[in-house]
Amino acid sequence: MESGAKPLMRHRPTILDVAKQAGVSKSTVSLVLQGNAAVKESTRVAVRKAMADIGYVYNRSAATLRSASSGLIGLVINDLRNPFFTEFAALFQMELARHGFATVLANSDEDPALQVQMISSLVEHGVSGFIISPSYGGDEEALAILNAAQTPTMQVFRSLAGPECHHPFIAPDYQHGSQLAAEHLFAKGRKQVAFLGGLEGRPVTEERMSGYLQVLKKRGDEPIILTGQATRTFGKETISKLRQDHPDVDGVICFNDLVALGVLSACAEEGIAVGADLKVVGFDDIEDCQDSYPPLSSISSNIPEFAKATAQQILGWIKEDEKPKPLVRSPVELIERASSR
Amino acid sequence: MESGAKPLMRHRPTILDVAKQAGVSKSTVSLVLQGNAAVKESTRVAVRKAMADIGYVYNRSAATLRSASSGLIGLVINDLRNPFFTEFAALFQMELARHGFATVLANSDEDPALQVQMISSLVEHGVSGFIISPSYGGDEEALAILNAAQTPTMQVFRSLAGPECHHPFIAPDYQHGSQLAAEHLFAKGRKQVAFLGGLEGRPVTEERMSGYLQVLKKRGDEPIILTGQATRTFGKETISKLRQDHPDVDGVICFNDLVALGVLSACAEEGIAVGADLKVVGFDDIEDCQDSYPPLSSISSNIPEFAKATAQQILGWIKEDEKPKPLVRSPVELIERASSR
DNA sequence: TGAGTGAATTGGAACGTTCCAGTAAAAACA
DNA sequence: TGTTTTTACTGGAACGTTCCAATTCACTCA
Repeated sequence: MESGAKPLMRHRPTILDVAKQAGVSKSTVSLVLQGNAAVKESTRVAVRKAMADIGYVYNRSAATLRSASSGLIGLVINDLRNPFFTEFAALFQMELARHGFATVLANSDEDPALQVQMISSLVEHGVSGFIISPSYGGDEEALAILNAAQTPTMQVFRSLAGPECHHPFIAPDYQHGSQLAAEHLFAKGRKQVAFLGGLEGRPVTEERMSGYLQVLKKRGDEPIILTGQATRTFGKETISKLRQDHPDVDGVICFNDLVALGVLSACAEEGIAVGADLKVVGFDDIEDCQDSYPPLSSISSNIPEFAKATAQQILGWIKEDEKPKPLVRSPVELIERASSR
Repeated sequence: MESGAKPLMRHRPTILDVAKQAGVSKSTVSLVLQGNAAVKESTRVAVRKAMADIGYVYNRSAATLRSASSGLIGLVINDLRNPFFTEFAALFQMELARHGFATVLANSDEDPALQVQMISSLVEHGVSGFIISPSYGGDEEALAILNAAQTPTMQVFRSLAGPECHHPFIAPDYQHGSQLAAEHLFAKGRKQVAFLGGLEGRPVTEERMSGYLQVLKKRGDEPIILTGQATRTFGKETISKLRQDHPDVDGVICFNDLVALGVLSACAEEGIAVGADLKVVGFDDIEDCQDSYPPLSSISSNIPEFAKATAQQILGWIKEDEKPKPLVRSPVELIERASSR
């Protein structure tokens, strides 16, 4: 029972309103929205103008429902508080935005149960693709959901384990990285090099250790390894224990930069001259490495490139249906700074 | 013209399939999904079982289209690489997830143009709420979009400027923070205290400076201020300049922890004894403060509490239509560590 | 027994897009 | 000139939910 013309409309304008305003059909408006080339330039302009005039906002939910593609990518990260992952997340998000995709972020916080919850939620939201750096544990359940969703899924940095896991995996060549680090330290005249940090038994730890082990084996040396949490605190607390048990250690490779920065800070405290008495190399080359004292040598995975490559691969998969290679190892590089010079 | 029963269905199951399986109507299934109390326990169980049996996945796009509520919250952050913001983002995301909301993340990277693009994209996705820590500049355009969207919007840490800006603003009490820092340093016997870092003319800088200025004024001292980027590098490069121009400075308040950590690292390099020769206090109390050398005193905004409070306020606004107070200053606290002890 | 009540369930109409098959007009060709 | 091809556009039917008004059913009570 609408009485007369209402100057103010109650609902958000839809393509129907735009169509009326521009004097075309809703289908034409839809074509304009999709950038279809079959639309004459003049009508395209008219439609765009009509949109601007009435303040039209595209409703993606409707589009998603109809077209079954959401323009959303789910990013599940095991530890968002680690600057390494944050940097990746930020760069990845920006690269996606450049291609018109939005990023839904989820921090699984190393908790498998939370991880399952996050993945389910993202599936419900109809994400067009998944990037996941998994938390360890509960792999089967996570995989079951991911497989059922039939959504393009890529694993980064870490990989879920299981016979049902066919999702492409892209990660820096950690093994080569630790090999570089070990060779570098010995080239600098080190006699005894230890490896510090990383939880035992985890794939990443194994990989980051393997290059080191390889080099030591070739030299006929006994490896010195102290595993543990990949945190600053671990690095800080463990260095004295290391020096006590192995007083001749003059070189350290750390599982990641956080551990290495912890070591640096402990050395500053105890008056150990990093770079001279003890040379230190970290892993990941996070921003802090440049400004620590002394600046920290690190194995860089070139995160900007890595993030960009990952974004392009998932987009290629989604848009052109080009499934990425099952396993890619991206190159790493030793960034030499004062801590090992 | 379906011929016989198909054992495998081509499409994802919908509530209709669930309804058939459970022997109820789609409406009942919908009620179960919404947790409506009017559904008998026995049917609720039956429906849940049917869902599990056929592998039903909720389609939020459809729900969003119909109900105009997406369960998505947009989080727009000016600099995701700053660990302070990252910590907030991670905690905020987890708190939301606990209430069934997903977080769409966008890094505006201090770029107003990017910020506008991000906000538009989020509006299209129908986010039910916005949390924004704005990049400076281009405020009018961003505000225009936000206002047009009529979506609950809260500003955190920073605020957009403009007569059209009525969005609630919640931020730590920075002024009180710098006052605490200044009082603390003088209580520790400091004679000359300087303020370091923060871009000139920005509201956050003004606020983080004002408590310091206030204390100096009361003492009748001349303020010593060096503004600039809020980065480690700035802190590192500026400390020597400061000591040169003002050799008697024995206390420093830094715009944020990054600047302070830069200072610490420069002091380590130059052999200045932090804690004795020079006492340093930072701002934000990021995780790194605990493990730096020496551990860094800092003004804590209690980010876990802050993130939780923000999440609850935006949810309250969305669910119960309780608009938060226009301006909230959350309490801050001085965390005293060795750098000022 | 019949009316009245409340609890539990239901079918149909939305929501705003995209997709599809089709049409009208213009252009190209024989 | 008539036929085909091409170009630009169109109307209706989906997509999978939620919402609403309506209906059924089992009770209670006079």
